[in-house]
Amino acid sequence: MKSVAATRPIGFLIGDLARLMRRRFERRLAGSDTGLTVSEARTLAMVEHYSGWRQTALADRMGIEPMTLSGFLDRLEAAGLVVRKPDPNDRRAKLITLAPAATPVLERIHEEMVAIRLEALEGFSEEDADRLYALLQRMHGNLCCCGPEELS
Amino acid sequence: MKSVAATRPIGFLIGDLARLMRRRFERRLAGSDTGLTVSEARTLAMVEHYSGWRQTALADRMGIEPMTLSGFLDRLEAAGLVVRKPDPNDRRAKLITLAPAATPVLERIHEEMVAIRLEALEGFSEEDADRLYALLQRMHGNLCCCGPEELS
DNA sequence: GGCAGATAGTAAGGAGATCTGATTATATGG
DNA sequence: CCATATAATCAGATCTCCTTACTATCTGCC
Repeated sequence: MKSVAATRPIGFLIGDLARLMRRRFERRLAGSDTGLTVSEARTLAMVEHYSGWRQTALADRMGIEPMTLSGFLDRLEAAGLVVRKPDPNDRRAKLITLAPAATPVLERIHEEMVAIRLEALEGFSEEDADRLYALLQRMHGNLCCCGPEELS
Repeated sequence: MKSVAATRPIGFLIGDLARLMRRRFERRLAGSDTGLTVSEARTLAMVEHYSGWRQTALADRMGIEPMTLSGFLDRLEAAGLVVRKPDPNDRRAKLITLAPAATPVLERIHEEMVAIRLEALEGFSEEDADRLYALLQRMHGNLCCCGPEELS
């Protein structure tokens, strides 16, 4: 477990890939007329998947701070794509759901995501893709919690 | 090649991983007294590897715009970690090399990179790590050039 | 019931990475 | 020797994300 590290650090490789994919996704979103940024699109897709969750839970699931999510939701709500409704059980909390106008936008987003996936995994067998995916998720599991918070 | 896409888009997974690793690397760099940001550290590591290259070539290799690199080099040069010397064959160009002061800083950077790699790949066999690395690099090859520049 | 402390959301502000477009100096081909 | 291309940089913008502090509300305990 050292041969690989010498070639190019895994963190930089992942960072490069993220930059490349983000760039493509940005251009595609600009090409569609969604008017969304990458993170807004991601947020919308998360709201679709976790409809009715409160913001804190959603932010946690997304791995970002509640305040960061709040900004994205502000813009999505202003665009009429999501709705914040008060939690009947807790007046502090708001439950996030999709607005009807989100449907066609999400369709475009899904199309673009599929396209990028095809580009990124071109030439991959289904097994390769599955293996890659499994390895990435293991890595995510290693990193997502229990972070180095004792550093501060 | 569709089962995986339904779970979580590969682009967002890569983006999440990049965010997680960047965060850890940031904290570690702050913990060391390098005073560098993640991108500056990456730039320094690239200069180490591609010593004597001109900025355009370096930016190209790093997958960023020359102007972006220029900013990082400004700060690294101000910190006395790299040197810009004029290319004797082309007075427009500058060749980037390490300054002597970079040596201990690079050592710290390498240590932190190794630590992050260990965290990220904890529990991975060497074969898994190699496989992951190979798959990621294939993906990088698919994306790094021939991008969707016809979109604009 | 009523307060102490936790929790949900947000306002304010900032840092970092990255881009685009314009500018200057230099090189190079015809 | 000029037209065009290239190397680096200036100016300015966007996007993502964070920290800190504040308000409203909830919950457990006396």
